[in-house]
Order: sequence, then structure tokens, then C-alpha cells
Amino acid sequence: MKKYDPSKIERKWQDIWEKDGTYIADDKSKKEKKYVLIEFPYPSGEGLHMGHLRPYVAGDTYSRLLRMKGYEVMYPIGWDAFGLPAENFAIKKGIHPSISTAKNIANAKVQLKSWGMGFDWSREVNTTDPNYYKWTQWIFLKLFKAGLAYEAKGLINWCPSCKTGLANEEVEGGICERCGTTVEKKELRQWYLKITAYAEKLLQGLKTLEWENKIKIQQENWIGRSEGAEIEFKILNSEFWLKVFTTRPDTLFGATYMVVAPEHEIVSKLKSQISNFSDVEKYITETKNKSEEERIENKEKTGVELKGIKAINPVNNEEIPIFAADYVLSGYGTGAIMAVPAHDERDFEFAKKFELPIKIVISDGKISEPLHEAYVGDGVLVNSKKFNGLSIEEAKEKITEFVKGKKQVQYRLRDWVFSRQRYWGEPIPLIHCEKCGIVPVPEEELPVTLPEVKKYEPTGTGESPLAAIESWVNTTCPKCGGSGKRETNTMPQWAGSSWYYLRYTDPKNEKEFAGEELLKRWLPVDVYFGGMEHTTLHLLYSRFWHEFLYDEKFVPTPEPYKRRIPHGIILGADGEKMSKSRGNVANPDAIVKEFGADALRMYELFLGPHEATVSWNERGILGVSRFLERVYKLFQSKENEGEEESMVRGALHETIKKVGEDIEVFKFNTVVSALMILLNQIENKKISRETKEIFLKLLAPLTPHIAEELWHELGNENSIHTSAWPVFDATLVEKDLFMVVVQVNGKVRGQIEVAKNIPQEEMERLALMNEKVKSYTEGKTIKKFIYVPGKIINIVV
RNA sequence: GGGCGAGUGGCGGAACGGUAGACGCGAUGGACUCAAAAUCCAUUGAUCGUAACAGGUCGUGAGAGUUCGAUUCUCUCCUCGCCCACCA
Repeated sequence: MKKYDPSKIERKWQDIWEKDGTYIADDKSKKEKKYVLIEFPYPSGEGLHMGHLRPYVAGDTYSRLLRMKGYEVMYPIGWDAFGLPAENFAIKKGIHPSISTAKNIANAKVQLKSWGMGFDWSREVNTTDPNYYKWTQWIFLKLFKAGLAYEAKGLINWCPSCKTGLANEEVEGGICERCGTTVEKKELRQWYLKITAYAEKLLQGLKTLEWENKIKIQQENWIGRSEGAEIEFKILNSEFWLKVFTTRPDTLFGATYMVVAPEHEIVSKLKSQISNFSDVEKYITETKNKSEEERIENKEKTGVELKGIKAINPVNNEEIPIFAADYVLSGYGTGAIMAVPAHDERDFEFAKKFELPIKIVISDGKISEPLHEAYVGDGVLVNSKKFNGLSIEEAKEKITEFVKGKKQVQYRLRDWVFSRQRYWGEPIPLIHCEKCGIVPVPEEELPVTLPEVKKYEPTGTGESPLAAIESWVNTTCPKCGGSGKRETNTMPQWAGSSWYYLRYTDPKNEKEFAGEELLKRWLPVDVYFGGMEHTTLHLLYSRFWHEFLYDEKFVPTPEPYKRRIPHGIILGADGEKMSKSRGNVANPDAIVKEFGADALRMYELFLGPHEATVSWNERGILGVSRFLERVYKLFQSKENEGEEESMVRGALHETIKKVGEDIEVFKFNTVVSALMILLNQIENKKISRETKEIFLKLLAPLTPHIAEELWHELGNENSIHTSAWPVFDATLVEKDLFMVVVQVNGKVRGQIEVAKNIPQEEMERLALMNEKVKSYTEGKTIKKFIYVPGKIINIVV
């Protein structure tokens, strides 16, 4: 008898599927489409790892099921190939990033194929291909022309190790999300994308999406909408007004001082009037040298009064002092606040430290002076003259109106710092002309390709290595024909991935980023598998680009991704994050070699719920490997073929139901166990040929190779992966006899086998007759029966 | 500090408010073998109990509540994980 040998069968079918184009999505098919997407990988020198496996196997299993259910499925793949590792490798070895990237892609392709991934390779895209990034640049120009890309000087996050500016989203707790280095603040001229202009749309759009709540909440919090008012305070003896944003205009009578961020312009503008300017300057230098980390660690309030100047509270004309303090952030609101220590925790803390007056203006009638902490609860206005007695909500309106403030909405979201001072990225297609200013490269001249350089090394000065290539930098201005200089910054990692799913619909189009018909055919992405770590990065950025393209009428749907399915991370066997230094890395390729791709895939699905963090247990794979061997053995025997018992059919149809339903809700782990249960039930029984075929179909989405192999051994000529998914027969699943559990006062006391439609009175009689039940009911009065047909009967005594 | 989520055998984990621990790993005993591995069969939550059956009790982080019945719903608390973090 033949033995199960995955190394023999897997490669064979992978070649046949490729040759037959089994997984190529048909643009013209009449079938209903399903667009299943995974985050395309970065082709690193290390190859793909366990982390990639999780979403890819899930997406593959899901798309195989949909294909069998009769949908035209697109499950594409490509390469997010710009980025630092290739560039760092180039710096070290002097090999051009495009060469190492090509090599890594070839390598990763072999891996994906060996895992049995049913990708549509005919749609493969590569973000570093000039034919691709031509359109990335084209979209950038559209943004630029719409006024959504601008150049500005500002304090930005700077990674001293990557030697480039970073977006707000790329800094996690003061640390560069790429390399783990502490991020510095640096004053630099940078390109920004005005994502804040889309804050409201990004927020509203979320409501239309079938995403899990936790992802929506995370994006909502990141965008951070708050409603309030902008109020102006006059500065005494000066022309200046200090604007503040507040969500609590109702507490204006309690504003006993003001605070500006250390970077606020007023400090330098009113320099001559600030009597203690040297102290102020000293404080500002100190805070500048503090890293984000230090600020987070030490939250004790610091600050310095701007002596010599006072502000006037517009609601009561009181003169109040102004401070500079780093607890006020320059990037949010106006960079200045009115401080109401009685009703704001931070202001309270600051006021305590600097012994400033704390004035209660909202009271619930219970609080009394002196306050021990800020009162942020509900109440009515007090100490607020004619506004006394108003509710907070009423007072917000009335006081804003009274001081001629205006209602305003603020977002926490910051504009996207879009330029990088590195080589391996899309050149920003703009030309600086002395006469005409910033001029976009004409569309017909795209792409602006990356020039060859001798040194990839980032300069660290805030200039990209491209700046050194004079022949590239110096060009003519497309507008006036005079001399111009190219923009030398490149785009961030996230540019190419912000629209790649659009390109998949029409990857070879040379006239447009994708044709209208095909975009209509495939959009939106029905299900997008990916990690939580991209929630406030790629997922936010690409929604922004998509919403912009929708407004410009280039895409047919307002949102790109209908559903997003997050996954948990895979830890090492020790429950720690997989890392080489820990030595707990499980290598998927080694596992394929030892157990086969089918076992790898099935075990990965079996590990635990898709969204849960799971640990890779080396031993566990033996279980699914044994299962596959038993399946193989079952099909080698001809003796077991024959008339089957109804129990076999019942079990089969129950499993058809379970597998189909659970894959559709991404409960892969219970799918695996359902298949194991089925095998346990039919293994030593007579089974029909039809049952054998159905069993293989149930396996096909999870373990495509063994299913295909055995399918063909049964004599089938077509691929199992394009065969029709079995339909379960509800009448076969329903049994005629049920085991009804008998409880007395909620405790299980016995079981009775009864017919399906037994009337309740009969059931009650039978239950009471049961010997064991009798011993618990004897001599007691029966209060009532609760009967759940086919399940349980509870006797309350 | 805020938000979200999770706590179930030795381990990974199952359970529309209805027999808690499916399925798998591991372990123990047995069969096969000269022996081992592989494979197959049986047992496997704790505890009391019995010569052996039988049977009982307790058990889903802790405590309360709703219910005939709670791992599941509500409240309080504890622990862990992830995300955000002086956002006015």
C-alpha cells in the first residue's frame, strides 16, 4: 500500500495548478465576484516567516471555499518592495536595491508556491516597478493639484538611526516603529499630505464598514474628534490676541491663567515685553532637549510664567497670567489653552504646583472648597454671574456666543509627513523653479525614475542621497523652460501600499492606474485579512487615498475595504515573540519539508481562534500530520466502499454544514476539529464513493494538495478546487431519536432516548418514570416542568 | 491614567442561556516487536466512594445578582495582553 508522502504529491499539484491557471480570476465571468485580499509582503532577505502564514492561509482557505461555492474569486499577490532593509543592504554590500529585491522576490515566490497558496499570479504587482510607481506618483500629483500636498517647515519626528523624518503614525511611544530607536524632534522642511482634511470623512466612512468594533474604535481614537469653541483672549497693552481651543467654554469664568506651548509664536513676538525672558528661554531649551520618552516618564508639570504680560479673560475682563509649559502641545488646537484648574485635572495639578487660584464654576451642590482634585463631573454653573444655574450644555452655547467665540471641531489626527530622506522610495515628482515656484512634473513625463547613485547612505542632514546626483537634480522647469531642480525627497513606505489593491484589478494597464470597468467589476475588496498593527498606518492611509480618489471620481466606491479580518500573532513555543536571539523561531519551510504544506496549513488553522494570540507548539503538528496520514490510508483501501449506515450520512452532512458555516465566519480551528471528528466516525465503517468525494471537498480549502491527489485517484479529471461545494441535506442531519437530558432542579440525573416529536406530557411521564429521577423526586411536590424539545427536560421540585 | 479584549484540565483549546472540558497534544496501561520507533486499542478535571461496578460532591480568575438552569447575561473586584497616552 502507498504511504502518504507530501513531498511527492505537493510539488506535482503546485505545478499543475500553475500550468492550468486554476486560480486566475476571470474579469469577464458572469459569476458574482469576491475580492479577497491579504497585505502584500515586503520581500525581505530573510524570506517570509510564520507571521505571514497566518493571514495568507486564512485568506487562501476562505477564497478556496468561495470559489467552490460558485463565486468568481480574485485572490491576488504582489510585493511592497520599497523600504529600508533593501537600502541598508545596499549600503552594506553595495548591491543595488533593485537587484537584491528581485532576488528576494524570486525566493519568496518559491515559498508561497510551496505553501500551496492559490494566488492569481497573473496580477502580480511590484511597488518598485517604474510601471507601477508611475501611478503612485500620478496619484501624488492629483493630491498636489487638489491642494492636499504641501511643503512646510515644522518640528517633526526624526529617527536618528534611519536618518529620516517620520509620520506621527510611525512613532510608537516615542520609538521608531521600524528600528526601535528613540525618536527626536527636528525642525525640517518636509512634504505633508493633508490627511486632516479627510478626518471627518474617515470618521463617517467607518460607520458604513463591516469591520470589527475594536478596529473602528482604534481608528476613531486616532482621529480623535472633539467639539468645542475657539475663543480669543486679548493680551494687555499689546496688539496680540491669544487664541485657544476649548471643549469647555462653560467653565470660562474659572479660567484663572493661560498656558502656551513652549514653541508658541507669542514667546518670540512679545520677547521685549517679557521681563524674565532669559528664564523663559532656558525653559524652552530644556524642554526641547527632552525626548518624547522622558516626557512620558516624568509627567510632573513644569513651566515658567511669562512675566510682564497678562491676558484678559473676555468673559469678566479679569487680568490673568500667562505661562509657557510643555503640557500644552504645539501641534494640537492653537497651541495655547485657557486653564481652568477647578475642572481640569492637568490644570489643577499645575495650579497646585504654581499656587494659582482655583475657582469652582461648576457644582453638583456637594463639592466644596478647597478642592482636593479637579471636579470634572456634571452640575450647574456657579460663580458665573448671569450664567449661574445654567446646565453645562446650555452654558457652552451661551458663553461662546457671549464672548464672540466660534464653535469648532478639532482632531487629534496630524497631517501625514510624507517625505523621506532616503534613496529607496518613489521620487516625489515635483520641480523647484526659482521663477515659477513648485511645478509638478507633467503627467506624460511620469514616471520620474530613481537615478543610479554611488552612495545610498543617508546623509543625515535632512537631504536625501538623491541630492548629490547633480545630473538628475538639475532639470528644466516644465512651465517656463528655465532651470529647475528636482525634489530630492522620496515617498514613505506607505505610498505604494495605499493603492495596490486598485492595481490588481487591472495590473497591466498603461493608460490608467486601472480601467473604470475593471474597478467597477472588482471593488470593493470584500474581505481584507491583516494585522492589527496596521490599523492606524496602512489601513488609515489607504482609506484616505481611496476617499480622495472617490471624490475625484477615479474609483467607484467610497471605501476600499468592506470587511477587515484581523488576526492574532503567532508566538514561539515559549509564549514569547519569535526572535532569532531567543531561538524560538519556527520556520515554515522546514515544517513543509518535514510534514508537508498541508500539515503546516492545517495546523496553523488548528492553533486557536484566528484573532487570538497563539503559541506555536512543535508537538502539535503531529496531530494533524497523523490525521492526514489516516485520511490517505482511508482512501487507499477499496474494501471500505459500500452501502453506508444512516449514521455515516448524518455525520457527513452535519460536517458539510459545520465546515461551510465556520469557514465563512473565520472559525478555522473548529473546522479542523469537525473534520477530525468526521474521520473518527467513518474510519472503520462502510462508506460510499459519494461520501468519499464529499469528504475530500470538505478538506480541499484547508489541505489543497492531498484533497486534489485523492480526488484524482478516485478517477476525477477536473480539479477539486473548481468543483462544486456540497450542499448539506437538513433532513439527514436531523435525527429521529434524541437523547433528552433529564434534570431535577437543574442537575443532570439521567438521559432518555425519545422520538423526535414526542408530546410534552409524554416526555414528562417518561422523565418521572426514570429510576434515578424517581429517587430525587420521590416524596416531593413537583412545581413545574421545563421542556426544551430534543434537548433537555428540567423538573423543578 | 484612558480604551479594547481575555482569564476553562498538565498544555493548545470546544461549548445558539440547556449533559462543561468537543478536537488535538501530552501522560498512563495494553497489543504488535528480539527490542525500539511508528501504528492500533483503552484510560485520562479534582475529590469522596466501592472488592469491582454503581454512585455522590466540587469544579470555567474572586464575589454578588438575574434565571428552572449561567463558561455564556448584569454589577463589583483581581490578574494578564494589546492599543493610546499631558489632545485642552
